[in-house]
Amino acid sequence: MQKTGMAVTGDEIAATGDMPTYQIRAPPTALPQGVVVAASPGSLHSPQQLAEEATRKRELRLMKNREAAKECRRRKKEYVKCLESRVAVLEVQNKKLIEELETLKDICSPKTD
DNA sequence: CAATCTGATCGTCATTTAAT
DNA sequence: ATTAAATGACGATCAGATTG
Repeated sequence: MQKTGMAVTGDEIAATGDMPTYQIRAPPTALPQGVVVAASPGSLHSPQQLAEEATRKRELRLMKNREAAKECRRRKKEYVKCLESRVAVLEVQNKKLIEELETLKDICSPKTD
C-alpha cells in the first residue's frame, strides 16, 4: 500500500534559542510587506536577496533530509529483514542441536533393567 | 454503513555521528 | 570547530480491518 500523506507540523513554533545559522527554524521573512529596500551600493545582497537565499537554503536542507530519511528507513528495513532471517536459521540450528543432544543422551545413559 | 481502531508511511525537528 | 549526513522521535495522514 502506498501512502501520500503530507505531515504539515508546526514549522516555526519551537523557541529559537541559540542555534547555528544553518539550522534556523524559519527563514527570516519578516520584512514589511510592500516596502522595498534598495540594495546598498556596492553590496551584492539586498535584505530580500538574503531572505530568498535563506529560504532557498532551508528548502534544500529539508529536501536533502527528506531523502536521507527515506534512505535511512530503507536500510533499517533491510537490516531488520536480515536479523529475522538469521533468527530463522538459528532456530533451525538450535532445534537440530537439541535433537542431537537427546540422541546422545540416549546412547550414553546407563541401561535400566 | 458510519465510527473507531490499527498499522504503515511520511515529513519534519532535534540530536548524534562522521567528514572536513 | 564547522558543516553535512544519519538517525531517533513525534505527530499527521492514509487504507484496510473491526465493531456496534
